[in-house]
Amino acid sequence: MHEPLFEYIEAKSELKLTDEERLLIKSKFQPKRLRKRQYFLQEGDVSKYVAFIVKGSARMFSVDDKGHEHIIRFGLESWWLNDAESFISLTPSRYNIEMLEDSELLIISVADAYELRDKSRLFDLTIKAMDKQASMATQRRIHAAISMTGEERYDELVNTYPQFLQRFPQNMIASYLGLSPETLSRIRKNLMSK
Amino acid sequence: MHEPLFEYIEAKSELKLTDEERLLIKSKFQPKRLRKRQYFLQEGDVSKYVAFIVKGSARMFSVDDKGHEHIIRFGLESWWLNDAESFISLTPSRYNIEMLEDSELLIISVADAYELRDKSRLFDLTIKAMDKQASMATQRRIHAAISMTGEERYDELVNTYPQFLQRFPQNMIASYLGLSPETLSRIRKNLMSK
DNA sequence: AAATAGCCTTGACAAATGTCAAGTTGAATT
DNA sequence: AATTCAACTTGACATTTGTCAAGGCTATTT
Repeated sequence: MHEPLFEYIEAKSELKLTDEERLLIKSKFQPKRLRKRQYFLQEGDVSKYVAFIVKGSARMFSVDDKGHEHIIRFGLESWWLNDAESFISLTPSRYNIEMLEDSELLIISVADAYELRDKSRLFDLTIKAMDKQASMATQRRIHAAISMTGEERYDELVNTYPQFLQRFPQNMIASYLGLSPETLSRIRKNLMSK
Repeated sequence: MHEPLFEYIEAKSELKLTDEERLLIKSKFQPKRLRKRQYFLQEGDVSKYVAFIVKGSARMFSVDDKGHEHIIRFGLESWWLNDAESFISLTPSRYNIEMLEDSELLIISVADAYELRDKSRLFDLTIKAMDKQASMATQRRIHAAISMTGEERYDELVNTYPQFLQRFPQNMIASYLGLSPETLSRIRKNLMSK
């Protein structure tokens, strides 16, 4: 069950885990199964756990005054799930995290995550590498959001995350891009004839 | 000259620097003055340095096909300047970083930054705290960009970064919000009569 | 003091995107 | 097999935002 996490850590840190470290990490990460449509986090709750996705997928989204949902980000195998804002500041979350497929997660508490970073250099290096990757990705996304048209943002998504098209329905892709489902449908129709 | 950086590190890490650490940090961070309109980073260059802003302000922006500029982010006193994407992957930057006022910076190279994180626990803690803060801020910004109208995004900016209105011209605020200067002007006019 | 350049505003119009309603399709459920 | 439901598409129209052009204000430069 924990094997994918070990592989992830060794890949990110570019180092090999010792048996001792494996045991330590295993003792902190607890397996959890969630079925499709179950919630990992609900709006108003405090995000006390981070989850590593072993298998499955999820979306993090907000709901606005008009009841419309806006997808902040998706999660897939070997990605992490949590609301950074709530997790870090321990305040109630404005977001929901819902599984989109039957999923297997490995979850760790806030306190244990800090402790593990202190105790395991490899884990600390892994989180640093993940932070870097995340900051690059979010910078790109902000750039796309403020400077590109809907069509350009869709183009970039097709090139950057082609898996999304296989795993997520089109109306959710639209929400992720900040577009209505109708507009994305028309953009795709338009691209066909090019 | 390095005092604001020391204060920043002690505030973020919630620990006191030893004289030894101060000397180490001082030896790695090199003072640099840039005047208004000078560039800290130009599109196509590789971002090899990070800068801590002691005094002054800056903007990071891209230029699109039509010659329009899009401001990804601003920098003010005790903020950091660099292109995460270029700095981390050592690839040519798509962005420019231009000083908006005469400024005093403390700059550190990629290699020295990694070395310093290894050698100084306080510095490492500081960067972790900064990463956390940055991930919260970018998550909020993405949420705003994909789910709010121009007026709502301006409202949020007024509440979150009121300093921006004092330090940066309105056309740059518009660019930061992903709006044309004309649209922001009309949004403000509209808000006046409410 | 005059000239210049940057910034902001406004109007008229164009383009992009959203909203609402209807209809289709295909998968999931009964 | 029939039913239900979710996802996608399309048309008509509304709203938001962008574009272009002009004019005014202010600070800086000459």
